[in-house]
Amino acid sequence: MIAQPRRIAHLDMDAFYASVELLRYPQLTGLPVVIGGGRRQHDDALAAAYAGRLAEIPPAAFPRLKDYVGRGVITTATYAARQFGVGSAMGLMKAARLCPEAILLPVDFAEYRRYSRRFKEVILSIAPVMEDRGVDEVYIDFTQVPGGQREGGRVLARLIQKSIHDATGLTCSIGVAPNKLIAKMASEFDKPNGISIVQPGDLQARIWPLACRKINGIGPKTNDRLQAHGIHTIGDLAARPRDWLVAHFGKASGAWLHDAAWGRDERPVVTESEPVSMSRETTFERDLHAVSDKALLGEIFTTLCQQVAQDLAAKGYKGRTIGIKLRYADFQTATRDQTIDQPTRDAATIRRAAGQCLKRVPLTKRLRLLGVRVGKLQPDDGGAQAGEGETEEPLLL
DNA sequence: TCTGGGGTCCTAGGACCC
DNA sequence: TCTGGGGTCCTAGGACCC
Repeated sequence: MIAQPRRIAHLDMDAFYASVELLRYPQLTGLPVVIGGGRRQHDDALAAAYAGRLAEIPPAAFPRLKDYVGRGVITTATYAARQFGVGSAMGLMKAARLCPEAILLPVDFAEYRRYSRRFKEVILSIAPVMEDRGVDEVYIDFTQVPGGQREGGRVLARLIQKSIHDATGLTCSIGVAPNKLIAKMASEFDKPNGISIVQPGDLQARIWPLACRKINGIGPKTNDRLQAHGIHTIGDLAARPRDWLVAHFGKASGAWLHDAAWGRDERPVVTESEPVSMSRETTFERDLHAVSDKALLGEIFTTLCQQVAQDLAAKGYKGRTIGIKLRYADFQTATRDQTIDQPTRDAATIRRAAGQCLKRVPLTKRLRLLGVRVGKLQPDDGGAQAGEGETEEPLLL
């Protein structure tokens, strides 16, 4: 049997959250819509008034971005909204100035997760080697799939695209390439609803002209450092000797940058993985102070511990490292953690350890966020947890 | 007008052990 | 009295991603 060349696909759902919302509210198709922020009274009132007839809500009745007050960011914007310059991770208040009339819908993760499961089931029924990369993205190994090599993967990509659309009404974009790194870039070449095939020989013509930032793993910081050296495109990066990159970016990072620029990536498509940590965090509606808002902070803290405990129980894990995260009003972040002897998933035990962590961090500045994390996870056998059932400790805050 | 929430991985120093 | 290397675990921060 002849070894097949590796063919890896990256599939990215198009404007996923927004597209799922448009299935519920088809009357908003073509309008600027952004998804972000939490559910508010207005949203609930509207949904209640039109229960079971969501598609009949007149577009004019939807809340607008300009009416939003509070903290939050855009998670997704429809293509019509992107025309106004608004996009993912932008603050809602800033977006409101760019496109005040855009419709603002609250994030409904439960619904997106349902669609996520559905499109992934479709993929798995066609190509079984799939790596989950979040709600709206996967890598798929086409190499051994019957027909996976035809037209460089285009035939199989088309089949998957059509099958997902038939099952969900949603569109996606797919890139197929010799490895994950290039496939990830390729899936962006023809968005939305596109397919891009990249062959090994296409590196110079199709990859090198791209900005370094397009490489998955090069973020704003590394990009700035590269720019400072006059490296703007992936071609610029490829032109630097490996030794030079190692000298300026360190042994591991330098070598990785060089490999990435030359399109080298041997990472396998990983079908299963164990979680490393679970956490819950919340940004307050207003900045809180450890002294004057002590009671409120204590309540929030306890709730976060309970939520993490619930998450651990639901997924069947326990963990040994308990940590907190806080973000001050000036956006500075501090973390503290503590490793305990016995792994736990018990809310009171988590609360106690996290409370100890809180004592080790300065609490003079106002806070905007508090988080609780449990790490060093291991599968939970289901037995009783350390501390479980004991009476709750008095609030430490 | 500031900037969500849930993650992973890497680095680097110190403790501690052999 | 001076001086070794590993190796592993823990902790804090930071970069990055979806």
